[in-house]
Amino acid sequence: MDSDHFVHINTGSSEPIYRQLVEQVKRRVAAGQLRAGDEIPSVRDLAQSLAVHPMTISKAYSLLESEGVLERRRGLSMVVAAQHQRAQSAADRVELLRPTLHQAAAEARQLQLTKIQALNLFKTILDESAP
Amino acid sequence: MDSDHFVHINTGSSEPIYRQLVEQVKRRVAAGQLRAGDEIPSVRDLAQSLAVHPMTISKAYSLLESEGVLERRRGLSMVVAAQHQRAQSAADRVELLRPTLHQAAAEARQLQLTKIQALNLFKTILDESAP
Amino acid sequence: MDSDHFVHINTGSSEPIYRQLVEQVKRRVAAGQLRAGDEIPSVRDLAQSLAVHPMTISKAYSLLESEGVLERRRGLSMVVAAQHQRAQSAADRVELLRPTLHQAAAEARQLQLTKIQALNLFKTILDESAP
Amino acid sequence: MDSDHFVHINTGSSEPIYRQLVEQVKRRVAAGQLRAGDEIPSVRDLAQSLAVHPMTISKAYSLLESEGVLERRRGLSMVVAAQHQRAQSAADRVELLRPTLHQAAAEARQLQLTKIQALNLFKTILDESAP
DNA sequence: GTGGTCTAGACCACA
DNA sequence: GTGGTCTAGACCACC
Repeated sequence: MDSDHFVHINTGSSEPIYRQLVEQVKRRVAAGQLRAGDEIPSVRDLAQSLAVHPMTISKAYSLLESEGVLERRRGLSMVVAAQHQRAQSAADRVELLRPTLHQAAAEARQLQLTKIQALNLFKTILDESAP
Repeated sequence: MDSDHFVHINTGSSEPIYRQLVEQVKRRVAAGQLRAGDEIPSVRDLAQSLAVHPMTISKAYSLLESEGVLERRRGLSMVVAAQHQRAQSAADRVELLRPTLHQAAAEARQLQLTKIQALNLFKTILDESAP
Repeated sequence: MDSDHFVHINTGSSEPIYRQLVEQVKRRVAAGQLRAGDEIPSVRDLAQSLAVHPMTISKAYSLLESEGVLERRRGLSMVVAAQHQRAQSAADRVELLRPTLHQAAAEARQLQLTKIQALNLFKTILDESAP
Repeated sequence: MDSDHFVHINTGSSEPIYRQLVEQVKRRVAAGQLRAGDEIPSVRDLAQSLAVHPMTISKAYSLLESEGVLERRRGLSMVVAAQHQRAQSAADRVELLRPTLHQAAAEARQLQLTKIQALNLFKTILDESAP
C-alpha cells in the first residue's frame, strides 16, 4: 500500500494526530476506498512519510484494531478487517456525517440564522471544495 | 440574569467545558440575544447550576473579557461589553458558521457523498431542530 | 486511593505490564473490591509506587476506560464507572475464571492425566495459596 | 507421520504459534503419544497443513531440538529423541500442569471465589471436554 | 493537581 | 521485514 496519499494530517489542528488518522481511515473504509484484506502502510513507512513518530501511528492502528476496523497479522502488515469488507451503503455513510452537521445546526440556531442562510453557506462551501 | 438556560454544557463532549461556554456566549452576543450591558450570571451561581468547578467558569469569563465580549465591574456582575452592543449583521453571523461547515464538507468528501446527499441531510437536521 | 497494594506487577512475566494492570483491575471490580465511584490512584502516583513509566499506567487506564470499567473526569482522578457499580454475582465471577481453567483442561488432556489427578493438583495449589 | 492431527493451533490466541507447537509436542511426548524414534511431519508439510509460515515451524522444531526433545537426521525427517523415549511418570506429568493451575488459583483468589467454587468449575470443564 | 500527546530511541517478539 | 513494549522526558489542556 502506498504510504503517500494514504491519509493527510494537519499538525496545526487541536485534533490529535492519532485521532485524525483513525477518523480518516474509518471514513475511507466506509466509502469503500479501503476494502477487506487491503494492506495498510506499515507503521514505519507511514511514520516516515508523515514525519511523525512511529508510536503515534501505532496508537492509531491499535485503536482501529480494537474497533474492529483493522486486523492484526502477526509479523505481517495489518489489513482491513473482514467484517468491514462491504463498503457501507450511501444511507449508512450519510449517517456518519450526522454528528458534525448536528453541531452545525446547533450553532446556526444560536446564531439565529435562518435555514436558508445556513444551507446556502453549506452549498457554497461544498462547491468550493469540489467545484 | 437567570443562570439556568444561560448556556448548556455537554460534559460528555470532548470539547472542553470552558470552550463550550465561550463559544455559546459569543454566538448569543452575535445573535443579539445578549445585548450590551446585560448582566451575566455570577461565577458561583453558574458553577452551581451547571455542576461545574467555579474555576472553569472563571476561566471562560476571563477569556471572554480578554476578547472584549464581557466587561468586569468591580464588585458587581460582569456585563456584556459596550463595543459588542450591536448584534452583528446576518452576513457576519453566517461567517461564524463557516468553520464547522467546512469540516462537514471535508468529511462528506471523504465519505464520497454527493453534494445533494450532504445538503439533504443538513436540511433534515435543520428541520428537526426547529420544525 | 492508596497506590500501594492497588495492584501488583511481575516485571519478569512475559505478560506486558499494562495488561497485568488491566486484568487485575477488572477482577477487583468484578469482585466488588473496587466500587462505582471509587477513585483510583493517579497515573503519577501509581507509576512511582510501581517504579514504572507513567505512560505505561496511562495506557492501562485508557484501555480500561475504553472497556467501560473506568470513567474519566476531566482534570480529576479517574473513577470506577457507574455501569460496573454492582459487584458481579458469584456465578458471573466464576465465569471469568473459565478461560484459564479451559486451557488447563486442554493441557491435562494432552498430558493424558485423569480428571482425579488434575483436580487433586488444583486442590493442592488452592490450599497452598490460601491455607 | 500424518501432518493433520499432529498439532492444533489457534491463530486467534495471543500465545505465539511457535510456542503452541513446542508445548503441544512436549506434552504429547511426555504422555507417551509420541515415542522415541517416531517421525514427525516435515517443516514443509506441517506448514502447509496448518497454513503457517514454514519458518515458524522451523523455529519450533529447532527449539524442541535444542531442548533435546527432537533429533535431526541429515536428509531425513526429524524424530523424537531417544532420551525422551520413555513416557514420563504420572507424577512428572502432573507437574507440567502446575503453572497453568497456579495462574488459575491466583485469578480465583482475586475474584474472591471460594475453593469449592473454583474446583467445581474445573470439574465441570473437565467433564465437558471428556465426558 | 489531573490525564493526554508526542518525540526520541532502545529492545523484543513474531513470521 | 512486521508490530509491541517500555523508558525518559517535554509540553499541553483541563480543573
